[in-house]
Amino acid sequence: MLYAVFMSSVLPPFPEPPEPLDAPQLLEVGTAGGETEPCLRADAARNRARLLEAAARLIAEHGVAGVTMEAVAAAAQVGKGTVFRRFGDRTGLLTALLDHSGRRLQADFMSGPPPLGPGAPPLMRLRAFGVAVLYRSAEQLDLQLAAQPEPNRRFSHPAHGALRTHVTMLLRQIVPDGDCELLAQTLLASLDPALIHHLTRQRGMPMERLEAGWLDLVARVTRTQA
Amino acid sequence: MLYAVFMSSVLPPFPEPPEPLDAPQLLEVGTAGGETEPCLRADAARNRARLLEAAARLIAEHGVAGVTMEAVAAAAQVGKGTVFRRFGDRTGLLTALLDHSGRRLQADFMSGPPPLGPGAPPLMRLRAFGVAVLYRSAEQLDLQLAAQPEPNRRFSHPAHGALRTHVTMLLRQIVPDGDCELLAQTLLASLDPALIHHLTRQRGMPMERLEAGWLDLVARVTRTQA
DNA sequence: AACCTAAACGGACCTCGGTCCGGATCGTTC
DNA sequence: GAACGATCCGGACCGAGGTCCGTTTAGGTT
Repeated sequence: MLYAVFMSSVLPPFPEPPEPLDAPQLLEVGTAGGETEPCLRADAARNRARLLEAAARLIAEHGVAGVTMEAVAAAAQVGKGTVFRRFGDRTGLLTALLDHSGRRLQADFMSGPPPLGPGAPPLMRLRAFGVAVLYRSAEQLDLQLAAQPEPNRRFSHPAHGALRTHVTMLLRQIVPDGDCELLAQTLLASLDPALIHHLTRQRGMPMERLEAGWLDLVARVTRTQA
Repeated sequence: MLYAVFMSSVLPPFPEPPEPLDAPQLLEVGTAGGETEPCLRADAARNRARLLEAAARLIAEHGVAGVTMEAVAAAAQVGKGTVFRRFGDRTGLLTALLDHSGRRLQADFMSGPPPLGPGAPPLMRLRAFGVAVLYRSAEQLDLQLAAQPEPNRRFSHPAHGALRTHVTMLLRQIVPDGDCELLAQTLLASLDPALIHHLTRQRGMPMERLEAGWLDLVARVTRTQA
């Protein structure tokens, strides 16, 4: 499959893990002139796009394992240092590839239509949220797995933070008493791509079972009925 | 701290991840002569012990990060190839260091005294189990984190399998209806060392809160009272 | 005791992620 | 349009994990 991601890639993605280098990107984007959106130098932006495109192509051709930093650099006709300057490390690059769907998911549950977005009762939103995450992860499993940073940073990643905040917020509306932060972490842990991978590919559970499992789990945790 | 681990290390540990090489270890141990316990050649066993000892020393001196395969080999006055032959990879070595406490925990909940071991009601055992795992992980957090294999193998590891089986078994007694396998995975996920690390060290939650969180989670999942 | 084979050993070698810094570029300023 | 400084680029370089294969040795056999 082709991760049609790099199209939106001229604009910087997520906060994107602590830009590794000394604070670059200080110019303003010209079109509107008002936003404080950090912007890259023209050549940098061009290279960024080319790198993402190259990475996506490599994935399509050789799988995630084929995405070597040097290979990506070569495919984009760019120096290796440039890749690291732009994305920090391999995880950063892979994460940038996931950025598109990540942002869409985030937009969906923050301001999209019910049952995912606001408007539906919290419990329903929570149910829908898990299912959405589940299927999104299932689609891009390999990439999700490969993009997983070393254990330390896994949870501090901004994307994870957004999900956590959202789930916590929903939980607070459903079970005002109770340690919602902790419960949120637990719920999210049960949607961990690595776990999904294990359950589906190694233990052969069908997605329907995982989905049912999520609904059941939510019911139990919120002490509502299944 | 010193991981007093390598004392029992002349005997092979856990099933230990798929011994990487072509099936070695075919001799029988001399004392009893009856068991099918795989046994290493004398020199191999000696080197194994020396490697574990060296690794433990390195950890004590320079932290987990100081445990380089080459450093361990050098400290044990052994070739690098030997380290890999014996432990497969870095993860294998680190896992072997955890083996001692892992086995003890396993023995505790499989045949130890209540409330962890058999004899206590399942619900109580489950509660105790989580608390035990929690504190064990907290003690050896660094090592646990470093020993975490790439996402794929995390759940297929035999040690994890043992825990999973146990929790599943307890759950079946408590909530006979319900997808106990899935619930078990979820419960275990909430005890993941990486998560504990994040909650305690990065978000500053005290262990008491995690402990309370576990008890609450168990109560909710089993639909019993807190 | 000599012999023989499976197993273990060692360290050169490869790959890949990540760092560094001299030199090229962009975009601004005057 | 020329000068200038911040930013970026490139690729040599490093360290660590992991592989390979020729050599050595344990330990059973005759």
